[in-house]
Amino acid sequence: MPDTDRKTDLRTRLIAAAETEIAEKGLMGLKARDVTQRAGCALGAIYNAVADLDELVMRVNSRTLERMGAALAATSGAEGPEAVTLGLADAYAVFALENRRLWSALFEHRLPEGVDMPDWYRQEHEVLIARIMAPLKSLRPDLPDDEIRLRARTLFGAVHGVVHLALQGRLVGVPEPFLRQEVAALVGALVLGAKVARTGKV
Amino acid sequence: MPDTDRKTDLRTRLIAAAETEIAEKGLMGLKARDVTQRAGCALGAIYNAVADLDELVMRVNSRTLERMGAALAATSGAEGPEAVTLGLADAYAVFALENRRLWSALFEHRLPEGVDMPDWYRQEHEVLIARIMAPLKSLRPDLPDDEIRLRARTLFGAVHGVVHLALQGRLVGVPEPFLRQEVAALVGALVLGAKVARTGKV
DNA sequence: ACGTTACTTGAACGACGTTCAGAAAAGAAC
DNA sequence: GTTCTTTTCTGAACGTCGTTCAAGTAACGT
Repeated sequence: MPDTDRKTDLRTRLIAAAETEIAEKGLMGLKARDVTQRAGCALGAIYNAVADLDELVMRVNSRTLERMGAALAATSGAEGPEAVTLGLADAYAVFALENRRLWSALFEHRLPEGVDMPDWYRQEHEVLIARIMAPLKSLRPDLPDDEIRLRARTLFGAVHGVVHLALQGRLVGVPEPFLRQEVAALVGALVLGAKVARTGKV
Repeated sequence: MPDTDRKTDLRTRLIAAAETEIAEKGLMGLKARDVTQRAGCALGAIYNAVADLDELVMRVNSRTLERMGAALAATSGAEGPEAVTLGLADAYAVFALENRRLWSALFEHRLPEGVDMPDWYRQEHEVLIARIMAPLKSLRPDLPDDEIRLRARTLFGAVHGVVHLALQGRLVGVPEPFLRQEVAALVGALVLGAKVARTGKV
């Protein structure tokens, strides 16, 4: 297959179009007809580039995850595990605030029941966990890696939950202006908890 | 309006039908035609009982919230604020595990952008927060109510986030068998953090 | 019994994601 | 350049969905 760029080109254009559509109208506002019009191709062309709209969303989410990873990496002015963990959580909150709709799409998107995420998609999420594991490992060098991973997931879940609730003002939302300081308080308490659990003192 | 029961009856039947539909097939599997068939009425009858499908979902969610409130209330074998808080979080995790789809519907449901939740719906959520505020208030009697409410929301968000991630195995999920103990660890650390912040020692 | 109001019905509508037969373009072979 | 083959592209058409509405039916007041 020589000219493989044409197919890839259209794919790239479609993903970019879907990305700006989601950024402007939210995941629910993403329509096949709008995306193809923005990408400058026919309606059916989607299904040459990609299996269906779900995959298109996952490609967009993949890009968002990549940008988020870069944003988290940019915080590594490391002055100790507590500060690193706090920095990661804060960067997560800031990224969510600055990329509301694309960030929301990461979690609002659901594939039909029964079918589960492709591996390439799942793996991209593991990178996030690895980044959290590192500082936790220095906080709790006594724990095995499996348990560190579990704690990293819990920490991520907790921070994500607070940010998630704040950003949609829905249910019981943390008021947005306080979000960063609440995240900081949350992470501070968790890090403190980890230290006390190991050393037995504050 | 004399015979107001007929209208209410249909409403009740529709909400019940929608509830079992969601419990069986998930929120995404809820279809107007299936609900009306199960409720034994015509397709258009939905719009006599309720404004649209979104309201029907909110009515179901309202019932779920009520049941969750009852489940949380059933844990009040109070032996101190730490135990109460832990009991609430654990009951939340257990309720989510035992009511997966209905619990998921509480958070997966989104109304179209711009329109926001009716007040009767929003208020039902505040009850949850009030329940969390009580034990926090005894842990930190030095804080004003506003700040207690903020902490309660953060605590709720954190616990919810961990449970949410675990239950859909999606992204980075806490393995389900460990969920309850991870929630316990999370709440333990947060409660410890609260105590240390006030007393200055462990 | 009749008129009026309220409810109920299901065919029809428009929007959506997806498909597919045919058109168009690109590549290979001469 | 011409022809044949293969790949890509197109947009009308299909099935499903939530929602509407004119027509039908039941309930109530007098």
